[in-house]
Amino acid sequence: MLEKHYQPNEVEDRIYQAWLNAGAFDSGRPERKNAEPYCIVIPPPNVTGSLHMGHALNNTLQDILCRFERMRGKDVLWQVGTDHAGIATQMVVERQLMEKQEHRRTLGREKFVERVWEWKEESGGTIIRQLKRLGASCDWRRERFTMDDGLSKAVLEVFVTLHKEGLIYRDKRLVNWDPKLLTAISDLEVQQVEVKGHLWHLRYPLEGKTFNPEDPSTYIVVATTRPETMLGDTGVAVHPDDERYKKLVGKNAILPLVGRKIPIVADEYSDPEKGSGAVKITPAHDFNDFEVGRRHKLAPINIMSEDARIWLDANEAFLAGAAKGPDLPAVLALHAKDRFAARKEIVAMLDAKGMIEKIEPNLHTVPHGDRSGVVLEPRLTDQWYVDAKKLAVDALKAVKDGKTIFVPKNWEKTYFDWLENIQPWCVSRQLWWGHQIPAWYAEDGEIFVERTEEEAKAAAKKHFGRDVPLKRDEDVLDTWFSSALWPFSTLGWPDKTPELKRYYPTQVLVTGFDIIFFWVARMMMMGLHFMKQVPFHTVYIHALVRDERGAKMSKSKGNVIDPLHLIDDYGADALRFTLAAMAAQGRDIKLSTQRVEGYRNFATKLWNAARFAEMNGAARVAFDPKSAKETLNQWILGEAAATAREVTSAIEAYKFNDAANAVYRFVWSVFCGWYVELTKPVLTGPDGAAKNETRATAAFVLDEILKLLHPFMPFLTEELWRVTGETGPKRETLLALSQWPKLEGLENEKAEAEIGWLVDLISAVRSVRSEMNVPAAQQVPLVLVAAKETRARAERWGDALKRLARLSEISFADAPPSGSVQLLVRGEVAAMPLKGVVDLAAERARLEKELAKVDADIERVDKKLGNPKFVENADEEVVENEREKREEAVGRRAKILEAVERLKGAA
RNA sequence: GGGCGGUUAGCUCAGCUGGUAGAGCAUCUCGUUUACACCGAGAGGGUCGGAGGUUCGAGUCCUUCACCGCCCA
Repeated sequence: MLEKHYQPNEVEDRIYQAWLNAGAFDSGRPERKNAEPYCIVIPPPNVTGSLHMGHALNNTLQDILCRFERMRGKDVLWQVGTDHAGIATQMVVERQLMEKQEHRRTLGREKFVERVWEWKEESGGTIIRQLKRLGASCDWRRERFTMDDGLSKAVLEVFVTLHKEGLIYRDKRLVNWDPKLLTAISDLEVQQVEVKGHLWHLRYPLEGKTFNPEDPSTYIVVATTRPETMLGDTGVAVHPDDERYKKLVGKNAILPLVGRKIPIVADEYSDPEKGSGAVKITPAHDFNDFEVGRRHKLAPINIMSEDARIWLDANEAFLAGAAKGPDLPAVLALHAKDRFAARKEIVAMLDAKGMIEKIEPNLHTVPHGDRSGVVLEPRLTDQWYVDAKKLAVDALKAVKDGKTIFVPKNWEKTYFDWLENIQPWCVSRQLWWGHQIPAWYAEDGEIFVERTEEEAKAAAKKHFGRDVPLKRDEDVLDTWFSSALWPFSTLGWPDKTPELKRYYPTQVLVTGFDIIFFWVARMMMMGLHFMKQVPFHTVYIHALVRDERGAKMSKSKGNVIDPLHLIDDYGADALRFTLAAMAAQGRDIKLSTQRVEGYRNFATKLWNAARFAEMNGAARVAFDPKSAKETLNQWILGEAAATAREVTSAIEAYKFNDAANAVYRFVWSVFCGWYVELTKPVLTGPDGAAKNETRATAAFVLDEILKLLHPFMPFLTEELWRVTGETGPKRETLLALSQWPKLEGLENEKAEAEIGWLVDLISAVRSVRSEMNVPAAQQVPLVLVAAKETRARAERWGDALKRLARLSEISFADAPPSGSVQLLVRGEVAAMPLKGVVDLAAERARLEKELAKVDADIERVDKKLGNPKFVENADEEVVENEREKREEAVGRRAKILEAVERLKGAA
């Protein structure tokens, strides 16, 4: 006998183990050898990560798809794994070292990487374990990690190939430099943060004039938000059309404090509306300035060290142009000072000389590292770049041609915009944890990019004609470089594995919009380039999960809801169902625990329906639903069929919320609300064919419910499948491997007409009882003024009617008795002789209210039908519909009027 | 500045190609009916952000404005 409540925490582990033991999630199961393959690759979570709500949603949706397709008989591979998260992981391990007063540099690269692997083995499995708690049906045997041998081989292959094709190259450019982590990062890892800063207007003396703060003709004013960079200035730019400065173009300014002569150039980059209209040009420390410098041959002078301190000692480029004037010692004293400290000092020095015209408050966006959180510095370095522009061509075309579609479609635009404006992708990182770049340098700087050191040596020998010492590039590749290969590297590429052949291209990628650039676009580029086919046919972009007030969840705001806590409190199924039910396309999810609680109740509801079945002997038997004779059973089977159809097409269309709501409604309102109630008289009545059939039907429909609900609530349904499997025919498989409902041909209009009438009648009586304040405990008689067919129905459903509408007796008459309350059910009158029981004045009021409603209806319809343009233009169907509506309303009106008359007679 | 999305019942949200507004939760009333109070029955509650327009007909299409959110520069 089942308990009254479903206890998720007593069930979930056991059920999950049962799935694993049965190999339920294994791809390539022998009996599915000829089945259609269905593959989803998981967006690999960061190995340092733990499950947050975004993961919970993302993986719930993938699991729904996988379980659904698995039940539809496909050979499903949900490819799981994690990425090595270069920066994040290195930071974690460095922090651990710091606690032991160790540093990676003292440890050395090899030892350090060993430590990272140790950490990974011990702690890297957190999120994987958490995915299991969520119920994810991944093929765990195939779990991959981006640093695995196989995947590393793929990375090597791709890097070397792209290099030989000229699509990867080394270049000296400005990069986004993280002065805390001491590495370059890509554009996408930069967070633009709006910051309240200042705009300093600096006076740069003109060459050949004696600087006089009182005389503007002796200087030019430039505006800057980063005054400390002035040490590296090599020019001043003004707009070519700016009349104020026209005569200065071609002349020189003298860089304050430093004394360097810097030319004034005309360049459109300078915005006459902004600041003073003149800008200082620091090519080594600003992306725009770099371009201006390139156009005007202004040399970049780097004045900062890698950790963003001022660097002047032995800085030849800086010293070359500096005048040995009186200011120089003070300037040189800035060496090794932090950039922000130096800023203050420089501003003070300039101020003392009258070289600051004004300081304005200024709101501007400042680039920050998304991992370190510190202000980034553009830095001139040698890095490796992927020629993304070339790779983007096919990636763009594939989506434009519909080879890959976005759901919802509007995300295409985001994808297009980014790819159309794509910049070279900086893929080298100054880290130790990651795929070390397969490039070897000879002493003269010649580069050999090969798969192995041996091949590099051979290439060098060929080049130089002799053996030369080579040094391998110290840097590693961006983690996203290896992630971009995920859809095929996990399947065994570059080897020609059977899995690769069978499962590539994958079916769908499920992810959040924030990852379109990082991942989707790059997977498209790499997949198309190396596999010649798109990596997936569909990209389903889901919402962001926010807190109940709509704020993005973040640790610093403290509004994070931990999915694992919700699982502890309400069960994984309740959480999953909540996420699915709220996953409407194109809208963020505002999650409230109240909602989760509601779906926990839903789980209990179903649990109790199963309990009811158990208590009433509704056990599984061999049963053909098409053989059902009882109207009620035909009806519920028809409803189940309609629901199955609805759920199926909703999941197919990625409308998870529609699918969830359809099962919810069917289970709670239709099955539990009506079917179970209506079966009670039969199930508690005498034994016989009807009882047997009803028991069989109830068990059958319950089975179908378990199937339909399984993708959403796998634990509960699998447990009930097990329990209900204890009696009756032996279960052939676990629910997870059972067959998705096939209920075609069970719709039954006649059954719908009968049960629909019954439902309407009961609802109408209940409504009147409540409105008339008839005490719940009081049973009242019902008189039906009805046609033969209705009488027969009423006779068939007498017991159920009496029970559910709380009736004392049901009789039939040709006219309603006087003094009775009358209601209309599907065009016929049902009367409740309540004279003396209720206040008939209240009944009159009720009738008048209804009359007013009908009149309004008729009026509205008449207005439409009276409009010749409507009758002319509208679809015939619509017009006909209106006519029917009118007819029905007029009939209703007559009946109500009759009832009013009769009431008068009674009074 | 460019782009995207949102504004529908007290709250959270559905509402496909235009045909008289729905759900869950919350609220109120009633209920010890033999699955379930994590329940059952009933009820109230919306000029669909504002203003124009297209149309016989607009929550749904177009224009515009306002506010909110996100992405990119």
